[in-house]
Amino acid sequence: PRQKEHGDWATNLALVLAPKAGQPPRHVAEAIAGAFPDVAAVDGLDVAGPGFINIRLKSVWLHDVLRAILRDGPAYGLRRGARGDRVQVEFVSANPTGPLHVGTARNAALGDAVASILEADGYDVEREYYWNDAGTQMEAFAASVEARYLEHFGREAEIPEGGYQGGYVREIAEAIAADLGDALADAPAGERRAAIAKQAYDRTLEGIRATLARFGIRFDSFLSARLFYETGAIDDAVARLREAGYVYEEDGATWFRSTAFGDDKDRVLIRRTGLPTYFAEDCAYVVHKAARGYARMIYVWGADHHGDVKRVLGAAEALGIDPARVEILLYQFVNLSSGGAQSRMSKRAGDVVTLDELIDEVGTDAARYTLLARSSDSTIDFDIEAVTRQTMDNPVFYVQYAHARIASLLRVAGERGVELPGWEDVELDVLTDEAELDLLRTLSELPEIRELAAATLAPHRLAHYIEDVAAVFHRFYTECRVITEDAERTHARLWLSAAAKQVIGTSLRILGVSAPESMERLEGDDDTDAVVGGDGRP
RNA sequence: GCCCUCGUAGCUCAGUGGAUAGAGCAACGGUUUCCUAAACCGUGUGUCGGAGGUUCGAUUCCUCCCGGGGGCACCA
Repeated sequence: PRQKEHGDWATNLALVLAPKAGQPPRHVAEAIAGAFPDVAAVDGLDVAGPGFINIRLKSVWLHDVLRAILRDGPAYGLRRGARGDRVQVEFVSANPTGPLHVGTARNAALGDAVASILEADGYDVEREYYWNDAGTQMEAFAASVEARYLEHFGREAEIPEGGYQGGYVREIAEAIAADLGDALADAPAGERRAAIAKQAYDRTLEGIRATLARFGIRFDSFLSARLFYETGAIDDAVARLREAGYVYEEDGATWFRSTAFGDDKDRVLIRRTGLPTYFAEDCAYVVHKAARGYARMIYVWGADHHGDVKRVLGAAEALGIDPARVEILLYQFVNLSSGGAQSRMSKRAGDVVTLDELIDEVGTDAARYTLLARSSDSTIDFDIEAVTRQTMDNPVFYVQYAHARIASLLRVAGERGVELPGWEDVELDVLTDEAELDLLRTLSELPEIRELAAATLAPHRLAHYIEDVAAVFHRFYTECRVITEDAERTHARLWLSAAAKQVIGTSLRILGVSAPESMERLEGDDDTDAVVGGDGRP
């Protein structure tokens, strides 16, 4: 027999007796006793099908689970202390050439949730944003803003080939014009470009930081790519690769032999022009990360970067860094449409749906939850209008409502003067209804879910799990009246509810979604103006 | 052409070497003297894209094919 994958808190064990399926129940029971000598107490046992047996463990196990949740609170299910390793999660890292858009929203939500899950798993996590502010894209951006600035003052100017056409470029230019006037319009070209580049850069950074704050994301560090140029780190990295024997010169450029690591072709490190490529920055960056001593270095990349994986892992190995320390989490794109019309997500092309606009439409909670509720391997394909229209159908509200409902329940108990003994002293044997046991069983799955989510860097596991918890709680709430004349039962059910609140609340916070203490009732049938209480977000 | 990823209910998506493959939305019906009805209960549909293979057992692993998305720069 094999035990289905379950942790110590397992309450339903499914046994598979494959080779000899037709054994009589008595024989099966003996087999179980032999296989699980530690499991002395078995509430029920039935033969579910050929070779399959369900065992229900004594509810006393479930009571231990409840007590563990109440004792450990948010930490329940964590491997505290077992893993003190430092982990860096590098995410967002969008070029400061415009506002964050919906594609980077997925990166932001995913990276932050993964970081939180690992924190919850006992790691020492640092969140980093890499500003790629040294490349040709920045120059093109500056040139574009400059052109709009000149246009504003009636000068002849055109956005260069490959420049940025988005409306926000004009907004930035207008803002610069409003603050500085036309002083730069007649300045020498080089001076003007430098001044405008700095202005445009600073304003974009400020905007991105503001958007991230609105989205509930805080980074521990922002690292500028300029650092690598100023310290010679890129040259050092190339030199180390050369020493290792993976560098050669061809066609006037300097190449990394990434084919030695399974890449399709070798990659240029230093261009014919003498300028390093972005990949060379990557090499310097991975050295920088490794030198800071992270046990795990996690990159969060969009699917368009999947082709870069082998070269970066190869470079790490060539640089003497164990590639097992480097993990690259890829996520598929978010395809946006609005009323059926596709929206493009290229900053250069313009026509962008920004993260700020998304937050305006659906709010941070719904946006983050929606972006996290699906596997990162799966393309998210939604119509903005539909998401807005279905806001009240979003599972995030279902889960938040369960949390608010429990909070309300506990408040009412307090108002009615219910005197609650400590959870250690509560008589839990009164929890015997199927709805109560269901809730206990579901709550007991938390450690397993967290472990799985952490091991696979998959926040959506947690999202689906708390939908289950919410559903089971709602059923329990409907079927079992909590506050009654029966003091013993009231106490047990209140503590059970408190545990459910703990599990939901902690999980929501890991996902970066607020866990409201109250949600206002909906007025009438209008589904467009609902108000979420607690954090007061519309 | 090569590489990555997805294809599961009308729609949006979970699941994954084991049991009768699940949830939300959408449809229809029911539930509130009572702790928040944003809730609960009931009614159902699946060639798990297709074909082979491995296995006692495949939706899950392998191969091929078809279809969607993304890559294959001296861009980032």
